[in-house]
Formats: sequence, structure tokens, C-alpha cells
Amino acid sequence: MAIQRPKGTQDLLPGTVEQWQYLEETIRRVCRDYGYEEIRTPIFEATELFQRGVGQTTDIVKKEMYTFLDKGDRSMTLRPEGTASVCRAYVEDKLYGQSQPVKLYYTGPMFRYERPQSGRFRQFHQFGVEVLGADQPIVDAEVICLVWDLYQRLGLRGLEVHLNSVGCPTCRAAHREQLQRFLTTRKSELCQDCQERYERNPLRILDCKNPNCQAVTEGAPTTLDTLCDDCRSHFEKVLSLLSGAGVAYRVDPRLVRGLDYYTKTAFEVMVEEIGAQSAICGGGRYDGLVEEIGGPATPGIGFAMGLERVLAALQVQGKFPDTKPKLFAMLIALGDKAQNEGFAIMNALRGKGVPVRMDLLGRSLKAQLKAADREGAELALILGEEELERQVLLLRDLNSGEQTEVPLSKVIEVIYMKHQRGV
RNA sequence: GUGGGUAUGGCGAAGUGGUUAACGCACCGGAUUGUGGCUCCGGCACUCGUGGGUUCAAGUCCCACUAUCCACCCCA
Repeated sequence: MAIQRPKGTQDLLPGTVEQWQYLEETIRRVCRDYGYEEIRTPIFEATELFQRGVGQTTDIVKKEMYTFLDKGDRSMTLRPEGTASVCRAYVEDKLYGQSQPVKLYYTGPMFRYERPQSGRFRQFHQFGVEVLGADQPIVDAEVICLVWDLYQRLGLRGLEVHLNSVGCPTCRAAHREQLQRFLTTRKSELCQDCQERYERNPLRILDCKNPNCQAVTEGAPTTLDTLCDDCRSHFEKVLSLLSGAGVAYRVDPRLVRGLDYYTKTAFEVMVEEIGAQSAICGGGRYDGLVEEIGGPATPGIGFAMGLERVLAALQVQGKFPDTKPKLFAMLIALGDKAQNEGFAIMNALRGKGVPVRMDLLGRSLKAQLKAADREGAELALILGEEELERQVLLLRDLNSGEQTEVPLSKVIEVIYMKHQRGV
């Protein structure tokens, strides 16, 4: 059987690629407007970076990484997300020495070994933003506003920003203790996974989708209940800034992000109608991450957006602009000599920026006209032996059917002028 | 990793055991010789994901494998 692409990957074909380009262009424009600069990091990194950065207890590290040994027996991993790499670069390339904060963005493929389904792939694409070196709540708000603004520019509707604060290490410890105390008598009612989470990472029990666990945790203390004064005022400031900016957010005390590095603000943007995987963007603050991977203590915040999912939302909402490239003229040459002459004319016109094409299959006049029509050409430039003899070219308007003769010596000029006038 | 659905020409899609595998779209060719878009005519699957099995006979039944889709876990 013929070789097929790896499971969970996709070939992006003409017709679809234009949609990606549109999305990417919009992203770059927003980033430029907000003063974020692009960073490009390797697509694979030392496995240890993700183990330490993303966290040993996360699903990503436990079961989803594409890890391999290179020829020097070093363990390498195709990046499952972008934040760890950006922080590594911040440290390795000493970006902390530049004026702070450093505002970066990236787009590119990420890899996770999972069973594919709607909105989930093994190779998928993310656009992400990271701000390093600023701990003020205004940064959290700006980053969320950037996301919101991007969606507005794309024309997406029905979005909801879910917001929470998971606190700092201090209040997190207090929360952990309170939560464990709350659950202590009903621990046996929890699902298998949550029983394990009870010791390792009780916070995640709040996020369990099992209806039984949700019932058990009804009324359990949330991270919001146990925030320290600093975290609380930080969160409140973020909320008030977002309200002022007109962002439609909803505080969700049970929102817990799947990565270990988050502190304080955590958020997700959800959109219905694209299937079960409705999170279109996720992010938050990670004030301990840079230090964790060996850099100076540096606050950070960022998000990652799944481009496949954004495109899916644009698709169902019918928000793509028309991007079909428009053909202006089809040059139809009949016979070998005419082809030589026609080819030269086509090149001259192309040199002046006029979109012209010629048949590449040696087809009949009829077939070529048909093709011109199908490709939406305004004009057909017909050059046969007869015309060549008389040094003219037939100029046929494909909309009206009108046909006139133009001397070969004036063709370039005439067509160029018509193109300029848009006729 | 677990569960369910589906696999027929480039795409969509009939076919519910029995001679030559509907149809639509797309594509190609033609309808007086060098003229498109509409119309008409014609062409386009020695074969039904792969491998076994049942049967006189299988695209149609059974088994396995593979692929794909959807869902769970989790996430983008």
C-alpha cells in the first residue's frame, strides 16, 4: 500500500493554506500593533527542558511526548508547547539583560502523542505570546486583551474567557491543606485518578470531569477562597482592567490549567460549536518557571492558541474573506511560433505586474477558452498563425464577448493600461 | 490507553448474496474545420481498505488486520 502520512498529521493543501495565511497575517499584525516581537526557537529540545518546565506530573510529560535518542545518545523531544522553549531562550540568550519586560510571540508546529479526534492532532500549530520580566496585573490584562482583540478582528462570535487565579506557592499550600481536609472523609468516593491526585496534586480534583467527583467537590474550597492578600488584589486589578476594556470574561473558580507552572492568573477561551475540544486558547502567569529552568527569578505570563481550532471556529462561523487569486488575462497561443511570441508577451506583462497565464498542456483553443473562463480571467489574448502573420492579437473580453484586434507592437501597453484601470 | 462508527472511481453517494457495480459533481473529448460560460452527446471503478473464511455464488455474511472519524482521559 502507498505510504501514508503519520497519524494525526495533515497535508495543508491549496485552498486551505490561504486560510492559514490569512490567520497568520492577522496574528502578526496584532502583535506588531501591541509591540510584541517574534521569536523562533528549535522544534526539538532537550527532554529535560519539558520535564522541568512543564512538570513531571502533567499528562504532557507523562504520556504525550515525542521523545527520541539522537546519535549522541541525548534524549530529545519534539516540543509539546512553546513556553518552556521561550523561557530557555530568555535565560540562554540573556534576554534578561535587555530592557524589561521582553514581549515575545511565536507560531509554529507543536507535537503531542495522542489519539487524534476533532480538534486534536499529533502535529498541531500554536500561536503564543510570552511577557517576561513584569509582574504587574496590567500585563495579565494586556495579554488577555490581545487575545480578545485578535478574535474581534477575525470576527469570531460566541467566545467566552474563563478566568481564575490559582495563587502563589504560599496560598497554594494553604489551599492544598484546606482542600485535603475537606475531602478527607469522602476520599473513597472519588474516581481512581482523583484518589491519586489527592496526594500528588489535589488542585486538579476540582477540574475532574467525572460527575461523581464534581458532586463530591461541591462546595469545596477553591483557590480563590484561599488567596493571600497580594494574589487577591492582583486578581481584582486584572478583573477591573478587563472590565474597562470590554472583555467578556467569566470567573471560573474551578478552572485549573493542566501545566504545573501556572501561578496567579489562569485563563482559557472557549468557543462552542467546534466539537468537544472547545478550548481555543489557554494561558496564565508563571512566575516561577524561569527560575525553575535555571535562570534568574523572573515573572512571566503568556498564552498559547490552537490555530486548528481557531480555523475550525472561523470555518463554522463563515468568517473567511475571499482570498481567491484573480487572474486578469489568459494568453492563448496556437501553434509553435505563436507560442514563442506569446510566451514573450506573457513575460513582459508579468514583468509589469499583470497576472497572465498560458496553457501548459498544448490544448485546443476551445479548451483554453474554457480554462480562461473557469479561472475567472477578464480577457483572453488570442494569438494564432493568422494573427502572427498580420502582427496583431485578438483581444476578447470574456465578460461581454466583444472581440477587437490590437497590433502586436502595442499589446503590452494596451493590456497594462486595461489592468491599471481594472477592466 | 479505553469505547463506538465508517471504509465503493478525484470528491459526494446508491447498492440490504445472484448475469456487464446506479447517479450527482469534477475532469477529458465532441456537437462543420480557430472561440468560453448554458444545453446536448460521449468517455472516465477488469472492481468495492488489506488478508483470510462461509457459500454453487459476496461490494453485500463472518474473522483478523490497517486506516480514518467521533467520544473518554486530557488538552491547543
